[in-house]
Amino acid sequence: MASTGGKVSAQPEPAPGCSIEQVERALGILEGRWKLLIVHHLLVRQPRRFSELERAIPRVTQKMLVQQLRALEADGVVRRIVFPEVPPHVEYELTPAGAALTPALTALHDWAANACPASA
Amino acid sequence: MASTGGKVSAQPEPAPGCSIEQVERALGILEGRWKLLIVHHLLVRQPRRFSELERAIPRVTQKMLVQQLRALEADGVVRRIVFPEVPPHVEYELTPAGAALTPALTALHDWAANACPASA
DNA sequence: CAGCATCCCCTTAGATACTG
DNA sequence: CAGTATCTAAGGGGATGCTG
Repeated sequence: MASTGGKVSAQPEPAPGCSIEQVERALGILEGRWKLLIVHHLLVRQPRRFSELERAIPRVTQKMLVQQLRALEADGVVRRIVFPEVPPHVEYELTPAGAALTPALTALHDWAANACPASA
Repeated sequence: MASTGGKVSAQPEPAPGCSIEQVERALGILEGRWKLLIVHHLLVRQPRRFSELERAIPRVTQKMLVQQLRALEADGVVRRIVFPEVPPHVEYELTPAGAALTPALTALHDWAANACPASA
């Protein structure tokens, strides 16, 4: 519904309580301290093995990484590919829905680099 | 559509490991169940009184709203304007940094409406 | 390698009551 | 109206150890 009001300046009422529900659901999916970071790293390079993600996000614990990854998988953002080998080999990649987060992540990244108050 | 370009395909290297720090800081600022929702509502209409925000986000408690608002204020995303009157009158508006979140919010909103798996 | 299980702590967030 | 104060329950998240 980004097209409803077009711009988001000082319009009277572009969209009061319309798709707030959707936004909330989307935020719910992306909620969590590591989710966006995981998606970010998968956007940077895909697919990634579990241990690669672990290394990419040093401060995350295995437990959290597994947990958030499962949540993202359950929400259809990430796909888990298991290679039936020994030793175990698992790769993660984004679903089309996950890849569609690119503009959002890019915009966020842009904000972080340019407008974010903590970018100093 | 997203204002960022709409290229969702296979980007080789949007941003390797460069400003991950910045992204993390930005995510930290926006972290929390209500922050993005608050910013969203302020983007829709500005300024807003405390009670307006309360009504716009029914499931938030006063405590949480105050808390998240303060955090956003401390992070330079939101500005708090107090009118020295009786009864008390406080308005909230976005700082330029906060307003700069528009593209990100729009992209997120777009994702929520179109690509988010839970948008069905 | 990729995970699961367990223990435990500390923060978060909800409800409620009170105030300038 | 716009908060503050307090109490409490829930669970997020860390550390460690074990397994297929």
